[in-house]
Amino acid sequence: MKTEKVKERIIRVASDLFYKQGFNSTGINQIIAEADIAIGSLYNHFSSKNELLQAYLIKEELEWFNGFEEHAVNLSSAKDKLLALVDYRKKLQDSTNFAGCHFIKIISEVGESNPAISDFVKKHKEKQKTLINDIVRELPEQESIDIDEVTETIFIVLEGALVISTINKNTKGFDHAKKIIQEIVS
Amino acid sequence: MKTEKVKERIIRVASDLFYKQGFNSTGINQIIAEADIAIGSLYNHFSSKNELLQAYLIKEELEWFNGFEEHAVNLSSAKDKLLALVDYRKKLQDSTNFAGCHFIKIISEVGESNPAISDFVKKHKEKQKTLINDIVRELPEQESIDIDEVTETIFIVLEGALVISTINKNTKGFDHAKKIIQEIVS
DNA sequence: GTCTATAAATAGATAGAC
DNA sequence: GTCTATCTATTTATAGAC
Repeated sequence: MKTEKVKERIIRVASDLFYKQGFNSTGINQIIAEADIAIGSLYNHFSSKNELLQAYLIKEELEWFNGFEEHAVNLSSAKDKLLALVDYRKKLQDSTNFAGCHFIKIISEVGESNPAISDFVKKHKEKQKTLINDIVRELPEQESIDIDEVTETIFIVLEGALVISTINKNTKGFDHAKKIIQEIVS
Repeated sequence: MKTEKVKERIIRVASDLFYKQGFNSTGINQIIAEADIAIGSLYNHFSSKNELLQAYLIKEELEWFNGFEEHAVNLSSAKDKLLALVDYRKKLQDSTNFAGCHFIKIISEVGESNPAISDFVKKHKEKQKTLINDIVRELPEQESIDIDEVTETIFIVLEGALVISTINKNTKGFDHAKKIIQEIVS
């Protein structure tokens, strides 16, 4: 592992705080304190707090997809991959103490006041749906299975399970989501 | 309609702003400006911004359940009521320009930093689930239908559809949710 | 490229007159 | 019960020394 550069440290510290406390509840002063740098250094690397927000979302998206690839690397069947997707999101929730989806969180905070951000989130969720769609296409051919319909169902159920998991601080929603998906792909 | 009192006007103005801009992005000064009152008057009715937040959530919960009752008042069959629930949430999204769920939004902002609020949201979602459960119990008896399982599925699908609707700014998710629920209860 | 000092605006909240 | 004036802290961001 190479040494973490200052810019990377800023993004890491800011990301943790944005995720755990919320974007608006995290001040520049707290970021520089926890990153142990001066404010002038921060503004040398990022021209505004909003630019830091964009770096945060780009990083989280990259880690999300890389994390899933790593999680599902040994699986060959489409069914196993879809169930692994449920497990992956469940695992993420467990390991973050049910802090929820980075992207839903930020949309809830900035809404339409920041079109660049809401656009990024929209595209991110489209990428997630495309990932599901690609796996569904690998399923063994069945009668009465519409690829796009099945994709949409799985996508909706996963988002629903995640939201409920975040509110209830447990993983029951994911267990039920797994049942639903199991019935669809069996 | 009786005259709106000052306290009611404060709650109404604050609610609109909290919902549209977010809680942290809405300042006391903006609230008093749009409510056309002095800051001293606000603090006469509410001892803190957090107290105003609680009044907001209580009001929105009341309106949510009253709104559904009104929306479904003429329906007698359980199936129609469940489909009306989808329509109701779809209608709410349409009429708010896809601003999303008040309760998911506030949880995303305050997270666990405000236990009273996250507790309120948790209980609110339990009430929504109980509403679904009560209707599912009225369904004509069928083999192979587990009331709690069906409740959980409908609950998850509705939450998922709403989140997706908020991100994509359309109602396609609800149309798909309706299909799923229709298959379950037919 | 990192630092300190500071600006300029706004935050939530209080005191006390009327 | 509503008002104005004000307090203190904090916000994001900039200037300029080193």
